[in-house]
Amino acid sequence: MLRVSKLTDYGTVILARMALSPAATYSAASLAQQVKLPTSTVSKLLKIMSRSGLLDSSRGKQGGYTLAKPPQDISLAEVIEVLEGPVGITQCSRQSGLCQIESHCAIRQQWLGVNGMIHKALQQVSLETLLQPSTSIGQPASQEPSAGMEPSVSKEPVTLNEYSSLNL
Amino acid sequence: MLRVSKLTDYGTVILARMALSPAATYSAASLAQQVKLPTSTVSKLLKIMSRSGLLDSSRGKQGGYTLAKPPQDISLAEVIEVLEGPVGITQCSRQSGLCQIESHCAIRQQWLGVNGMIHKALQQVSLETLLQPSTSIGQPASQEPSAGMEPSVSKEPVTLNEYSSLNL
DNA sequence: TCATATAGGACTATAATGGTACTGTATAAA
DNA sequence: TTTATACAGTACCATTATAGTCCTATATGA
Repeated sequence: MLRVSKLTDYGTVILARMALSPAATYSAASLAQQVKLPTSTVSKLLKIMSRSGLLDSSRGKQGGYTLAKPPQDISLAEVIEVLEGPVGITQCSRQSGLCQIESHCAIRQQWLGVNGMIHKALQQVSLETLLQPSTSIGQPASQEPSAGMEPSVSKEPVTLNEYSSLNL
Repeated sequence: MLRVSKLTDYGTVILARMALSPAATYSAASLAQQVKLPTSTVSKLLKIMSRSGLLDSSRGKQGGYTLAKPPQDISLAEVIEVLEGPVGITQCSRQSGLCQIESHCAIRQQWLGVNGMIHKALQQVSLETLLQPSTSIGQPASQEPSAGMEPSVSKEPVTLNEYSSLNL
């Protein structure tokens, strides 16, 4: 139904919490307490994200998890891919050969294009972006951006408000 | 897993087929044959889309389904909403009160913003857009009249290629 | 050593999805 | 009026995906 899984959602909540102190080490238990989710669930997510390189981990006393990269370098696209596989708006966007009508589908390529658009959008929202207090997405920005401008990619922090002015 | 359901996908395939002759009336059986999908499945989809106003229907001999609006006025967002409910990238984007941490979630508003971005993107892709032969979203244009899956591009009015230049 | 904390699976219950079948109703044409 | 056609509505079930939990193993610092 065109949505990320609840666990992915939780994953972003956890990462956003960690991004508040990007260099700190967090145990699964303490994080669970902070985001008010069951420890078992938080632990499961942390393990997956650690395994895939999004987090560093250390065992034993004083152990825990740390962001492997600065918050501005971790995108929603990356988190989603780690927790639920490649972003694919249609089945054939993720893997070809599964859909029975793929070979004569008139609009597969166009769906792939839509997929690319969404993926690109998710790539440009970072953990840092998530923590911005701005909320007025979808409302016209005060300043009209120049048409066809190239957005800053991961170099400059981009707020969601800026996206709302991109006419998408 | 951030994807539309297979049935939604099929729905767009059916609608795109109908959009080739926007004023024509199609029976479920004939459409099923044309898009090479089971009649029962196609019929199910047509009924849903008809009930929700996307299609007009008539019974009896010579009956069938017709697009209720011109192809350029039917967007992917509309089709998705008809077939799987409101676009909600997170659970709380569709309906509030379901997520246990909603009340103290630090990033809910930002997810709502992402949701709005995606929704807006889907609103701007119409059936007409889907039928454009352009395919290489996010890639440089090239011209090719191939029948295969190689990217081909035209300079038609509103193509997905143009979206790919919208910085999303 | 021992308490702590992660690593890696296994497991179960629930929900969503995909696909099909069946009964009912309206309509055009013979 | 009869009949074949085609949509309307809904129920059903098999499969898959998701969410959540639990258990054992391993590493580490005090």
